[in-house]
Order: sequence, then C-alpha cells, then structure tokens
Amino acid sequence: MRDRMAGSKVTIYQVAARAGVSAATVSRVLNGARVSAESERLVRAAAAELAFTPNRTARRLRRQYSEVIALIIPDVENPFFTALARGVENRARAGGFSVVLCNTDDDPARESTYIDIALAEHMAGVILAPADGASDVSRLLARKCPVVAVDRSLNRPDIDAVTVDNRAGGLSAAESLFADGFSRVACITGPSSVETAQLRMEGWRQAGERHGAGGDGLLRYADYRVDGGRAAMAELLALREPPDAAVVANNLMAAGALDALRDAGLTPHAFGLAVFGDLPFASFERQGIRVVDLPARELGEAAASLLLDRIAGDDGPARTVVLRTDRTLKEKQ
Amino acid sequence: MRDRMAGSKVTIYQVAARAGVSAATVSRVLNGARVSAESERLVRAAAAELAFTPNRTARRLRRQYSEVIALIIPDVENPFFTALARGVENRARAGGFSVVLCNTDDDPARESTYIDIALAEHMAGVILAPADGASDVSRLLARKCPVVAVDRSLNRPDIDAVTVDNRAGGLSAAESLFADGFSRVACITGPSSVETAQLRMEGWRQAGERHGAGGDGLLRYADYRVDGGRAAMAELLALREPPDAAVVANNLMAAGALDALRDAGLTPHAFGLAVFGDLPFASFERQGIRVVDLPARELGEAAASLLLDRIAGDDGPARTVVLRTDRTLKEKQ
DNA sequence: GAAGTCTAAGAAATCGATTTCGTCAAGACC
DNA sequence: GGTCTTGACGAAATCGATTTCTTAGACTTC
Repeated sequence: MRDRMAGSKVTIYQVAARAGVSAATVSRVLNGARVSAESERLVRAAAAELAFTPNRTARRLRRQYSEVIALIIPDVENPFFTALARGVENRARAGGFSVVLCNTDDDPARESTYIDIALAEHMAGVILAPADGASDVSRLLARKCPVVAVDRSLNRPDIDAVTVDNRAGGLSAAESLFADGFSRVACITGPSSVETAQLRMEGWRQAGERHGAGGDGLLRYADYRVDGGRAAMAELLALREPPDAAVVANNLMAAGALDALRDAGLTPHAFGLAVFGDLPFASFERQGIRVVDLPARELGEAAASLLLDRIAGDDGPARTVVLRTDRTLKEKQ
Repeated sequence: MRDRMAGSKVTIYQVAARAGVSAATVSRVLNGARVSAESERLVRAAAAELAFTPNRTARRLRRQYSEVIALIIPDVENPFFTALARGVENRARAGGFSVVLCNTDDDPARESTYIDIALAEHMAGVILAPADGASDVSRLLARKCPVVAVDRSLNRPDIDAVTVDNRAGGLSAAESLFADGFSRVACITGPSSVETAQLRMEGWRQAGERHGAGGDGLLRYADYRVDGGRAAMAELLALREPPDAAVVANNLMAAGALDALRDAGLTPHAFGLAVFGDLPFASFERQGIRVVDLPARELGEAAASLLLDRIAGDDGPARTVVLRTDRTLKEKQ
C-alpha cells in the first residue's frame, strides 16, 4: 500500500529537460498560454516521446479545482436514476467533465458523507437527487461549491433545481382515468416528507375534487418501493368500497401494485392505472397502462447544463427548471 | 472558474496554530502515529472546533495514492451492470474506499480515456468489465496499478479475473430444454469477439452434440442488445425448419427475443426459452422461462475483494475466480 | 556521573503542476 | 540615441498534507 504505482512516472520537469526549456514553459504549452512556436514544437515533441500525462492531483491542488462533478443519487438500481445519470454524463462529458456516481441508498448519513468527499476532493460541483429527508447542503454553499438539485427541489429558493411539473402530471393522470369512465380513483404516493410525492398527490386530489370523487379515503402513502406499492394496493382492494382505478406516484410502486392486482385477479384493463415513470423491459405503456412521462435523461442533461454554467462562473439568481410531463394518452394493445 | 471554492478552508496549519503544536504533530494525530496524550487531546479539540477536514488532494499528491477505485462498465443502464456496481460499492465502502463509476457505452476509445483518467487521478485500482473488443490494460500494468477484470476475462493469465462458469451454464440451459422434450434447440449468443458469448454458445453446442441436435444451423450471433435479440429470433422463426426452443445468452437479447415470439403468436410455454441473467421488474423466471443465474452482485463483491487484496499489497500470482451459475430449474406458473 | 537509548515534536523537504515575478532582448516611438 | 513597450521564458513561490531529518529532553545502564 505504500509504494504502489511506482512505475514510470513522467513529470513536467522531465519533459522540460528533454525539450531544453523550463517547467513553466511546458505548463504554458499545455495550458495554451503564449509561447514561441519553436518552444511549443519542442515541448510537444518531448511530451509525445515521453508519453507524458499531467498529474491531475498536482494540478488540482494548485488550481483548487477539478474537472469532476459528483452525482449523488438514492439508488443506482432504479432505472429512473440510471437514465438520469446517463443524461448527466452525456452533458458533462461534452463539457470535458467526468462524473462520479455516488449511491446513497436513501440514507442521509451516506449522502452527507458523499458531500464531504466532494468537498475534500475539490470537485467542481455537485448534482444532488436528494435522499429521503432534509439534505444539508450548507457546507457546499459555505465553500461556494456549485450545487444543483434534481428531481426534488430542496425547498430552498437559493439553489438551482430541475424538476418536472409533478402537480400537473398528477392532475392529468387522474383526469385521464376519470375521462375513461373510472369513478373511484385512488392514489398511491410516496412518503409524505418527499416533495414529489406530495405534489403528485395534490394533482390527483385536485382532479378528484373536480369530479366530486371520494377524497382522501382512497389515498395511501407508501415508500416509493415495490413492496410498499404492493401492500398499498392490496389494502385498497380490501376496502369495503374499493377503488376502480389508481394513480401511482412512481415506477417501482406500480410494479408492486400490478402484482397485487394480478393476485386479486384483476388486469390493467379492468382496473385503471396511471403511473409516473415507466420501466425499461417491462414497459407499463405496452401493457396498456397510462404513463406520465418522466424525462429522466433530460432532467439529467438540464441539471448538468445548469451546473456547468455555474462552474463557468454564472452567479445570477438561482433558477428552477421545470420540465413537462407529457402523459401518454394512448392506451395501447 | 478561477476562484471557485474560495470559502472557509481550514488547513492543518490553522489547526496546528490553534492547538499550539506543529503541523507535523497534527498530521501524526490524524494518521495514528505516536503522539503524547496531551498533544492528541489539544489537536483533536482544535480540529473539532474548526471543523477541520483534511484536503484529500494534498494528501493524495504526497502519498501518491488515493482511496478511490474506478469501476469501468459498458452500460449503466443495463441492470446486470448496476447490480454488479452495487456489489463493488458495498465491498469497497466496507473497506473504506469510494467507487467512481465510468460508463463506456462499449466504446474502446472511451474505455481507454477512463483508464488514463484512473492513472492521472492516482486511483488505487481499477475494476474493468471490458467493452467489446480488446482492452488495453498495459498502461495500468506499467504503472503497477492493480486491475481486476470482471464478467469477461481479458485472456491474460497475468490479470485477476472474476467470471462465471459460462460453458457449464450454456450446457445446463440447453440440457434443461432437451430434458423437457424440446428437440430443435437454437442459440442466440453475443458477438463472436466476446468471450462470454463464445463460452455460452460452446456449452449449448456441447449439449446439442450429445442429443444429436441440428448443429450450428440454429446458431445466431447478435449484439447483446434488445434489437439484436429480436432480429435473431425473428430470423430463426422464419427458417424452413424453425427451432422449438432457444438458449439466449443475455437478458437484453432475451427481452427482444420474447417480443419476436409474441409477434409470432408464440408463448414461452410453447417455445422453450432459457436465458442467461434475469431482469428486475420483468422477471423471466416469473414468466416461466428458465434462467441461468448470473450472480451480478456477487461478481462485483468478489472483484472488489480481489482488488482490495492487491491494493493492500498482495502480489501473488493472478487468480481467476469462477462463480457458479445455478440454473433455476423450476419452471413456474 | 558519563555514555547510550528512546520519545516527542518542530523545521524543512517533498509530491508535481501552476502561477507570480522579474529579467532580458527586440522592436516602437520621440 | 535613448526610453518605453511588449513578448518569451526562467526562477521560485505556491497549493496542503505527509514524511524525513534533527534536536532537546527524559530515562537507562554500567
């Protein structure tokens, strides 16, 4: 563990010696400062011959800055977040940045650890898909490290955020069910402490009021996970007056809810279902389920763009980008 | 971009000043070297009061070593690799390491770039799930940076690798189909340049020879992607003497193959199917399809364990760990 | 009591690239 | 011809923690 990586390490000084110039000049060539054509030629030749790669650690220490951004997400195994990650990566890569993916498992302590690491590693910025509960970004702000919240805002007007119009999505999801003749439309949403869960539910509630539907008796809070969705749906189906349709606030809970429906001998045709976000390989849409489109990749791209602007020095007031959720209207099959 | 992160930065010197000792002593306290109890108390108190976090960049520059490992995978959106990533992360985290996830999209150039970054960033080691084609790990070896190949070996006996017994899996998958009375068992495998594709196919071929089956006329090479699987299955079904069953060499191609079966009006009961690796939320197993268990998470954990051993200084001969594929025998539903 | 260990801890070198500062020479301008 | 600019570039400081060296006591040991 001590003398790891002891192999050939070419430093800027060796390049300088070979080119017959000073280290400063080598650095200037590498960073595009003014240098004579002759020096540049010599340096480039020497660097190529020695296969020189600048030591990023040293550069970072000096510059107090690195071209790496941290993406902190609650669950690498959730397709929504991996699609989001891909969006971030695409955009970041185009801007010359690398992305470090940090998985918190919805654990605030792990989230906090990763924030510390991002700071200690001099990362250029942080994109945070907040874990359950209140995330503490104050340390980042104190060090002027750019942060963008994605998917969920942090309820802080001073921080950039990229979200979708969750309330509108909830509203149109429920409306679409009412429009198709369902009358008892339930809602299975996420933890009440989570902003997206709250907003999606409010959209549903608003539609319910318009149609004089049953109200909060058909509302269930679950945990945004498969098992929670299954349990909530089972509970709803066991009611004396069960619903005939439901809005489910995320993809994983919908997978569970679908299981519960099957267990009860129901199909997505008999029982209306509208879901926030699809699943790859198990497309809800192809099963004839209404899907509120969550543009995960676009969320990631937008968040990365915002962050890159900040890193480039933009210090205007915080912006909140809200992407549209275009509910898929067609019920296929 | 210049004066980012200009906020409060506490250095070891400030801690030293506050504790009334030298920076060397602070470092010793932090790294567990011999220090008097009194100094230690003073330093810890000062560090706590100032909320000191050591600057990892500086530490890394001096130590020529960081507690970060790179995990290079071909596709973040493939559940197999995210499960593998989770395994790596679990094990690494337990050992005090962070994991940087690098997504190559099966592009050798991107893989190569990430390898350079890993070196330039002084990462402690690299776990590589090789992209299509020949990966060049020579630079890592030259710098004595530990590498472990996972999923696919690099055909280099001098490099640690963690794989599954692909041939045995292919064999038992095909055998299970023959045992259930299918007689024309096809095979849809990955690119011929990819080791896993080759071995899985060979297992299938071996079973075919035992049962005097049709031979390579029922073999198709595809690309390990959904569309490739769909096309290959469509092609097989269009044969004058089509197969009545197939071994499919990965999860994505199986999803496509299943589509093609449905398009042809076939079910996984009428047409026997055995697949390498399942998909979450769209479990093949639950659809009555035979699944060769690919222990993705365990692969990741084993790879990380191996790498951590190397990082800790183990320089014994290269090891190859082969995990078992326990084919799920029960055909449910 | 003198010579020989230890110990704790400070001063200073070090890791490798960047950047400031200053020098030197060539050309511009009066 | 002399002063001013300007551009190229080397010497040295810098980033912050770690790791030698060194030194000053304290403690043995004969």
